[in-house]
Amino acid sequence: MRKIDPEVHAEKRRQILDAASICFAEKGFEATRTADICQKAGISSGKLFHYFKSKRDVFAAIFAQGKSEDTARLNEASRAPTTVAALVGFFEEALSHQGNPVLAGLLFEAIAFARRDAEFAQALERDELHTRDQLVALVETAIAKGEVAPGTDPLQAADWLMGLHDLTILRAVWDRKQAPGTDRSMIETLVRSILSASQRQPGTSGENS
Amino acid sequence: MRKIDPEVHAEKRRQILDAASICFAEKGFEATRTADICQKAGISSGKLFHYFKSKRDVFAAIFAQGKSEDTARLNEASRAPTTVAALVGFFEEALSHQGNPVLAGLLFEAIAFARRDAEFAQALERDELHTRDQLVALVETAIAKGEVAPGTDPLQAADWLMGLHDLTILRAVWDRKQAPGTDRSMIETLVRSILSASQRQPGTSGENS
DNA sequence: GTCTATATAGCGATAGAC
DNA sequence: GTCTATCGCTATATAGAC
Repeated sequence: MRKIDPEVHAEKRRQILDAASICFAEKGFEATRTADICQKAGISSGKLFHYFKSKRDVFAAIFAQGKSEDTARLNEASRAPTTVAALVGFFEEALSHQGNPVLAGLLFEAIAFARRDAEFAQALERDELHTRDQLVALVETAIAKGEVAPGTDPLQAADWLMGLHDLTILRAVWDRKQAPGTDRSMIETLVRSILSASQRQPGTSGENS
Repeated sequence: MRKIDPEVHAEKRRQILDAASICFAEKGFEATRTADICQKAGISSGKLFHYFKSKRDVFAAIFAQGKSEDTARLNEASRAPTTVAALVGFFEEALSHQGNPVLAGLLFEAIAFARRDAEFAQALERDELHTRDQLVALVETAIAKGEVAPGTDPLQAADWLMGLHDLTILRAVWDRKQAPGTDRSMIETLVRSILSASQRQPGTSGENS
């Protein structure tokens, strides 16, 4: 005989967010109508605006539910015996996300939305910087272990590794033409190339902020 | 005493498209108001709809004005003495586009729009396939010249090279964190890595489609 | 707490004067 | 050919019944 079960409330919220995720991933923020979300969630308009104060609020809530699994996976990698191999594994994992159109679509639309909403952009960037810092730490570990050359610039390596990560996931959004068979070995080659090419160069500006 | 100068007409069209390009690149298709375009172009609403039948029409016209300069640049590359070096040069050129927010933004919004408009998506894909075919031909030339290994799969290499190209331009859209000093050498390393890693593998499925 | 009905506002596109 | 005024529509968000 409880008054308002907080679990029921959270569950309902999640249910709405799941429906909204699919809509936003497919059609983007502005093209998605709140009516679309309500229909997919099987609720009425009034209910949606009871749980969320605006459409923007729904969108933001999808991404606010915390740290992505990337964080956990990269933490695992930091404890692996061979750091570089664990790093390669992390990127190969990203390949499997390619098959998930909702996840890839959401990531794309998040970037699109961030271009128009400064507050959201800031939150997104905070997450990205966190991931980058984890990568920097991993590269430093690999250097300490002697797995990669001592002159490697961890920041530059991390930047390009993040680029590779984005590319791997996002290409699924606008292009399905990748040969799936040989991708894993290509990913491994590229990860290792980025690591070995990120040399701190004495003449050039290896350090900038 | 000419009736309607076709050049004046074309010039006016271009003027509208230039203004529209900036708006679309900044805010995307749906968030851009026709009023925004009119204001930026210094015209009235009636005029816009005299030259274009709809907002979608304006957007499509921006990209319909033909083959990108990429086509011409890749054609040049096919006549260069060292094919691989020319290829590297093509990708280094893409780095300079990074500084052009309108170009990068337009490319991003084109992809976003293509996700919702099948006809536009088809046109965009046609252009992409053309670029990819050019890259395939270049890789084949390089193989014939003995610049890259004979067992290289031109299609796989071209796919990943296009990915690198997209990444180079699009990262400017959501991320400004790349270390500019050492990018050129990184690009070269990655181009060469992709070429050498695209080996037709006997066991795995090197050919699909 | 939930749903139905609707207020409000802003957009794309047009009609018609000049 | 161009501009002004405005129509018709659709979408978000709310108010009030149950």
